[in-house]
Amino acid sequence: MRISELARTTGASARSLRYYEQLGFISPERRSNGYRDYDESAVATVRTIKTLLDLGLPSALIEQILPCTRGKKVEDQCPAIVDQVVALRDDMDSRARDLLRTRDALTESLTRIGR
DNA sequence: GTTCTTACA
DNA sequence: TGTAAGTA
Repeated sequence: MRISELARTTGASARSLRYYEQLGFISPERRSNGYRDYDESAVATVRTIKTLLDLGLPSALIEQILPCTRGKKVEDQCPAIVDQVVALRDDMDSRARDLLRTRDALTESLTRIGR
């Protein structure tokens, strides 16, 4: 299928689809006229990409996860992925604490000037 | 008319 | 990411 159709069925813009290709997430064939030609599997792949991106996973990690999404459980095919997700979660925790600390310091300062 | 690449906001 | 420009 052409890019507009894949865009319609996945909800991703044609712009994003080309970007995903740049990142190496998808590799569509090319028609004689130069148009990209996506196979049915691209639909599922793009949906996975969108989901992972929404979850905030870095593209570098998504790149490693995609090849493991063929079967059912990613953790069965690529155990190493789990460790990276745990690391990501812990990092999020760390950043959240820092943000909270900064927010409290800000509130403290603001309180002193009556705001 | 649709898509492509490149580039700018 | 969206959009504009100039093509094929």
